[in-house]
Amino acid sequence: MTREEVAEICKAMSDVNRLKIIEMLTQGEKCGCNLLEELQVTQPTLSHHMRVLGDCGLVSSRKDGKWQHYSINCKRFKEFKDYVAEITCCGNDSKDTNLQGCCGK
Amino acid sequence: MTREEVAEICKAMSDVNRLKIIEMLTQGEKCGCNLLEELQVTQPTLSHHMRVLGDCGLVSSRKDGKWQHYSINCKRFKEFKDYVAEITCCGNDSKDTNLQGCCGK
DNA sequence: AAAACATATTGACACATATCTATGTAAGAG
DNA sequence: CTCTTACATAGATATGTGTCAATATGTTTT
Repeated sequence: MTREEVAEICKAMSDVNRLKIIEMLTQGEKCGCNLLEELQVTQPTLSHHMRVLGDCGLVSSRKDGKWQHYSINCKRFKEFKDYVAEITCCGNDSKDTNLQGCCGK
Repeated sequence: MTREEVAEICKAMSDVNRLKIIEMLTQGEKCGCNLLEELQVTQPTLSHHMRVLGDCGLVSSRKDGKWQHYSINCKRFKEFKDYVAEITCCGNDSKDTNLQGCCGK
């Protein structure tokens, strides 16, 4: 995963409503109308957010009649997690308390 | 960590230059002038980026004479990782190939 | 066919942001 | 004290973004 892709994913995750959507999809596939019930936005705004989440690859969609079902793309998400996991402070030898829970120190 | 804080961190990580800075800090503490050498931006622009990274808590700084030393705040970063780690597709029972590397399936 | 429902698209607007130039501040070197 | 170096701040500008109202598209129901 390139740095540009990571940046795009982070941008998609930088909105509170989209984070809420991602959290809801953690519980399983949901259609737009289900998501809309839980968010204080209009339908076009939700549609915009789903496009952003889809464009960066975090969310997949499946059409079923008039419903659009959304789910987390776990493979893509794992690639993102792998990038994040490599960010540590292990090269840092400062003496403060930043190191808790990191690098085995 | 609140959803708002996660969104703020993601926004900070949604810029390619800032991601590059974070990657550099993974190798250890660095001063602004070191970072400036590796980026194609002016000094005020770097200063702006360091402020964004500091405001969301991802990066700590330490002043030493005329130098400002930056390092990753590992404690804060771990909180972010913990949030990201909880996002899965485990509640998803779709039959596609999204599940690779996730949920032990 | 007509009505109702789920979703997408368009256009507008207020606000945020990445970047630069110019300038200020603070610390060390001569 | 003056000059240089490292960094921050202010102001300007172009571009991006979250939101909504209005409208369009496609699907199911009546």
